[in-house]
Amino acid sequence: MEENLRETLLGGQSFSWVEEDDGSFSAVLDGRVCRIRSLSDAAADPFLYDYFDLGYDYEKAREEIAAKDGILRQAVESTGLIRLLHQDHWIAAISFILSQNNNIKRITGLYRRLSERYGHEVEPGRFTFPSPAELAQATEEELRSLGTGFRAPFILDAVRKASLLDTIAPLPFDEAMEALQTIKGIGPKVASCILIFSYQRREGFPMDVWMKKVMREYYPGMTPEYFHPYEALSQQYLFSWIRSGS
DNA sequence: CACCAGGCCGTGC
DNA sequence: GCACGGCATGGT
Repeated sequence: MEENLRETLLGGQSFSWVEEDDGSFSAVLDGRVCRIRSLSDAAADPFLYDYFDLGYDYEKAREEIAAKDGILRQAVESTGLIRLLHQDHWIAAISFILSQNNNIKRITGLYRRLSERYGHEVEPGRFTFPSPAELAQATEEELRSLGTGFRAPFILDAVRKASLLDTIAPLPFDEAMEALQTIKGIGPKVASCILIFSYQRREGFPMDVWMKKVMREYYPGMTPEYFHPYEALSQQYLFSWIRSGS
């Protein structure tokens, strides 16, 4: 099955990537502009190899998910192959704080404006995402003026508690969830996204408005445990499927 | 005008 | 513990 890079990069896991006119994708990561046309471009780059989780067998996981039931088979076959990205903790934390009660297009715009205002330029017009120290220069008023709205104080709380992100990795899943939720603006859904998309915790199952609809309509009375051991990847396939019109 | 978007916070019970 | 209203902004 063919790789669906567009869904992996632009489907709500990350807000770092843009699609170029020539069909390639680019993002400022690791202090430089990364440009990708296909995954073969990433295989020889140690940072991107890890970022795209190339050591994991997504083809096998995809087949096992498809074999689970008819809904998952539809979701998997209509989407192509998608991966779970391994992103930076800080970038993921702020990205998903921005995501609450928001849509992917607007989240991407806010991410870019934060980068342009508080990050630094590595190529003309291309800016890094600001570090905690760089974002610490922001005031709540400035953040609101960029369009972050009620999320502005949450961003500042994350800045103050940024070092917490370095303590999460060794924790059991439930403790990691609780620890992340000590940052304002991080609840269960945002915490699970951060754990999946930057700590590679595949047992996460973010319940946003789309997934509540999936569970209500197709898995009534069931819990994410049903999808074990592919909770996160199953969720991502179902999310893509329902959002594209099921 | 209404309602929605990868929800969460504060309050009240 | 659970239910509820409020919340910035831009799109439909």
